[in-house]
Amino acid sequence: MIDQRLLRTDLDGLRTALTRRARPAIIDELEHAARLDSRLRDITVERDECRARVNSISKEVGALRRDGNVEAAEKLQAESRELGGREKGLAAEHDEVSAALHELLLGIPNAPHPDVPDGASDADNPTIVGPVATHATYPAHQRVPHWETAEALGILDNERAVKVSGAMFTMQRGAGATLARALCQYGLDANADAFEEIRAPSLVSTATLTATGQLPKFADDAYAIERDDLWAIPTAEVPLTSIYGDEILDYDELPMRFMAYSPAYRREAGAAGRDTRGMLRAHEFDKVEILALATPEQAPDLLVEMRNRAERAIARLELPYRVIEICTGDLGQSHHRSFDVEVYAPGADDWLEVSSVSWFSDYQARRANIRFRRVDDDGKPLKGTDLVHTLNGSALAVPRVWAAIIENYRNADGSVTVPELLRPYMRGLMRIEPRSGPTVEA
RNA sequence: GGAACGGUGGCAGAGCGGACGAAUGCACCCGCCUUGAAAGCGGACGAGGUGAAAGCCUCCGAGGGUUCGAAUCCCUCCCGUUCCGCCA
Repeated sequence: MIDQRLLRTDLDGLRTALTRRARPAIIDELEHAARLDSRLRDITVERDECRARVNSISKEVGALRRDGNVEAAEKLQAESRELGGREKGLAAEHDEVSAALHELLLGIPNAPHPDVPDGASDADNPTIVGPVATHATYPAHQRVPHWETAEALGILDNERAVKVSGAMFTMQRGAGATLARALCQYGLDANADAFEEIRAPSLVSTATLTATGQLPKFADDAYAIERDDLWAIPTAEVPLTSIYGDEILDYDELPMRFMAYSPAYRREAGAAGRDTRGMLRAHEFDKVEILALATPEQAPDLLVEMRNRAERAIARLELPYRVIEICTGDLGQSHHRSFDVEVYAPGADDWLEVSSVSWFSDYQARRANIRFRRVDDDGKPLKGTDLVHTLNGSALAVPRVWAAIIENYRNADGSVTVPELLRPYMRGLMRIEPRSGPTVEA
């Protein structure tokens, strides 16, 4: 959520920043919010004056009754009753305007960081790092889509996944299942030097899903368990961000760093019929997420560090990749600045997004109410609190890396070499051969 | 799922219709004392909104109600603890 105070202290600045997102409707909402805020303030002042009067009368009544002056007390009570009626009306109006404003504010996206490049859509995202791989540079035996290779090897059985759960669910078998789990373990191990591992709930409350920005605007993208008022998480970012919700952190605890493996559930409401084959897009997938709570001063360096970690995880698997920066027109609702890591899949002939690392400034922290207390030069806590900044990124998104490995490591005979780094996680398996069943090398 | 008891400041815990944003203890912070520390003594000590400031307003799980006035009384909901049931 954007800072409500800015609506009156720096509306022009907000307007300028949000205009860069290239969506005029946002500006209309912003102007509307500013008008509501101004009205709310007038009503609040009037209501509070009313309340102050009632409070002071009540004190007087108490004093008068103790002194036995019943007559004077009753006279004041009558006045207070009248004021009370007026207060009630004003309070109702206040609540109404306040709720409308809050609703509006929840839908207004974060302001992009000044360094975010301008652009209208994902076509304008500049490439920061990486070669330009082309289909033609790959030998024919690598230009086979992973779903064909994997099905032939018996390690992917989406047909039966569909039987069990429906379209856009996947199922890995044998070495394919082991590979998926190995990638999780690899992703965690690669970040264990600096991040605390968390095993968080995968079902969360409405408040928790609102804190990170998925609700209320993107309710259609999430799986809801209505009977129990719970939601299936679309990423571990959701529970991790809210761990310290409604808390005030000590300065020297920051930055706090967490990592988690979790399943991720997405309805993919707008994507029906897209990427339906193989492992490119599914309603449920595994992911390792890294996340930090930081001071505003720490955030920029952390963004770089986390981006490097995401990049290195792919680089060490020796997969062709590139890093792109997300331009203003493609920046997510809650994002202040973002980078994506994409891996090249020669079979699908496509760049697959395998990580998105983002800085949210205080946008999520305001919704989740995560604050910290600054300290002076001697380390003494100062009065007042500030909102933390949140950052997170996928350390490793399993299915697309899985797909990229199957395609990039495919041999001419149709087998797939296991990347060396992953062998310890796969009981030493060096090659996935066309057979299902046990995955221990003879 | 059934029953009982609870939800108050960083923690523990009083308060049960008026002087309560809230006793007291612990923790934390600032002084004094001390070579240093501990102990002791004195002081400060929740968060948010609004205002130049004084001040004013809000918050005792959430929402409603009663009252001139609610942490305190009533209703609804949520959450927790314990016991029983069930269960990996």
